[in-house]
Amino acid sequence: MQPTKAAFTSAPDARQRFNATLKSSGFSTTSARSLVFDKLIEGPVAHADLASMLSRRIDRATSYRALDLFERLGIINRVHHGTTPKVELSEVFLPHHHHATCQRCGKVVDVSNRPLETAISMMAKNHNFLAVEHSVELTGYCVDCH
Amino acid sequence: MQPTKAAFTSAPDARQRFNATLKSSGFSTTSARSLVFDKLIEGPVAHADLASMLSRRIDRATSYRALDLFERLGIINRVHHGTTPKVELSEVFLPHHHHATCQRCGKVVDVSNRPLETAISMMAKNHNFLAVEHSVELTGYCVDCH
DNA sequence: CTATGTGCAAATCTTTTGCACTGCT
DNA sequence: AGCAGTGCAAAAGATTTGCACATAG
Repeated sequence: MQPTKAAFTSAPDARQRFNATLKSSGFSTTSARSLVFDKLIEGPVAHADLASMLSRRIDRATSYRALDLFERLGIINRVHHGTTPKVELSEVFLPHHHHATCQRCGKVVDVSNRPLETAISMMAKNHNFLAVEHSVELTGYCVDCH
Repeated sequence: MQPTKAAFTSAPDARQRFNATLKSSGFSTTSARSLVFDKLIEGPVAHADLASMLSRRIDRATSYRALDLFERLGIINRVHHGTTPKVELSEVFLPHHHHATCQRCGKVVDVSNRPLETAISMMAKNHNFLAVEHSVELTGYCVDCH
């Protein structure tokens, strides 16, 4: 039920990048924001889940505000598995990848492959669309649940 | 601001398929469900928007219940542009495609291309994932907003 | 006629906001 | 002092549920 762990160059590295991103935009690295960031390192989360998991330590409103800020600063991206809006760290922190969600056990595995990226940019070009971002979500069965 | 229109073989055709899908699972084609279906034909909608657009004709709860049912029957898929969960008719009704959302004007254009589909299935295979469905969402600028 | 479907009202959950207080700088 | 950040409580919005009545088949 856990997503595959984030593949940082190193954990403190990510942390440092996080601090730097905040500082360079004039925001401070508060303990609340750090708590949220820590949760995000674990993988994609629904807004509400994140807020409730942290609710003993910080106020729900603070969680939401942190997510808003993080999104504006490009620290996180919105991703969606199924019906709930979720967020995960953006490509600055995670290598570019996509998600495959298992219908049976719910596990989310990160997937990626080069030809896919090429195909996407060609498709965008064909349609005369200037693609800035993209996301690909697979649904099906993981190795264990085949 | 409107999505490109659905490309049915013909409109009554879609309607008929809709009726058939319901009937074959033992559900009836009620006027409420038809209203919801009609809305869906116009393109991707957020649950809440759909509910409120129809709220003069049918109860919100009924809209949500119809969406639940439609999803269980595979009549709709969940799609996401930006932050809000949306739904649109599934591939049985619409040709398989993906979405490109313009960041400036908000227009949603349908995109598709064969190599992309191939790349996706190859990627799934590489990762030993049995892909049942997938969705691709692009964000960027449409022809008019380049 | 009988099960299914719907409306209504209330409950629940999620997200947003205003305001006052805390803590930096 | 002055402003960013937070908690708290209330408001607003979205979704779900129980129950009694309406309706399709």
